[in-house]
Amino acid sequence: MGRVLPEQEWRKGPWTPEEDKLLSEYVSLHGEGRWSSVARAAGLNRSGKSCRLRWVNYLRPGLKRGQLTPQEEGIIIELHALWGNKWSTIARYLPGRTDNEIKNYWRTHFKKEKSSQKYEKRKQQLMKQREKQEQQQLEQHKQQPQEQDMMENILAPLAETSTQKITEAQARQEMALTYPTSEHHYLPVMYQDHGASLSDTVGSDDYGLWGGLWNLQ
DNA sequence: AAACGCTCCAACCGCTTGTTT
DNA sequence: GAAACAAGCGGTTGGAGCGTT
Repeated sequence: MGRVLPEQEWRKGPWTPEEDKLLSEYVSLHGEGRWSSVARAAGLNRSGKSCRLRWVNYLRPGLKRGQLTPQEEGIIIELHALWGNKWSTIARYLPGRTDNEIKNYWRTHFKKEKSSQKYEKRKQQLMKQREKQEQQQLEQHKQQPQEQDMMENILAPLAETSTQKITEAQARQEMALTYPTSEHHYLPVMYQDHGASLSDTVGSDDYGLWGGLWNLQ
């Protein structure tokens, strides 16, 4: 490993289109990682940290632009209730969104006392919806005993922990035990193709939004 | 028209954790 | 095992843009 380069005056502040182009071209050719060498090799007078941040938050392919949808907002609320300020963890469940984006959104919308009332209200809606869903699932379960294992191993433990914080490790462990393959993630229903349009869910009663996370794929 | 407040967002900072030598 | 470094994370800051007064 290369050692001790003298402190260098890195460029700071907003990125120029030229810098973006250099970084994008370099990363698409050589891949991510080794950010400090990326900075040098790409001819950028930027710190590795700055390069990584620019790539992750702005240049990386597949990033979504624009406002978060109500579904995404619901997921953020729910995951924040579970994990607190684990922004990068939360971001993993929102494809195309960055931790920075989520963090900014949270601070703007829910951090302030005034807004936290909105948060609490939505959280309560969410809980009610989930109770309702679980009730429905239990009834289905009576008719479909083969789903018993899933109910016992996944939904019940999650339900028990819904009012207290659980760790990501615990949640992942639950999922890993039941769904050992990589295809099965603890993923909000919004990413499933069930044919419902946005307008179907964003109605006068937006209950439909809040149960999404508890649907498993 | 100017001042002000608010939201959004890019970017930096400091710290922690993981990896390499 | 220790030290140095890289990468990642959460907190914070500052500026642009916009609406309101």
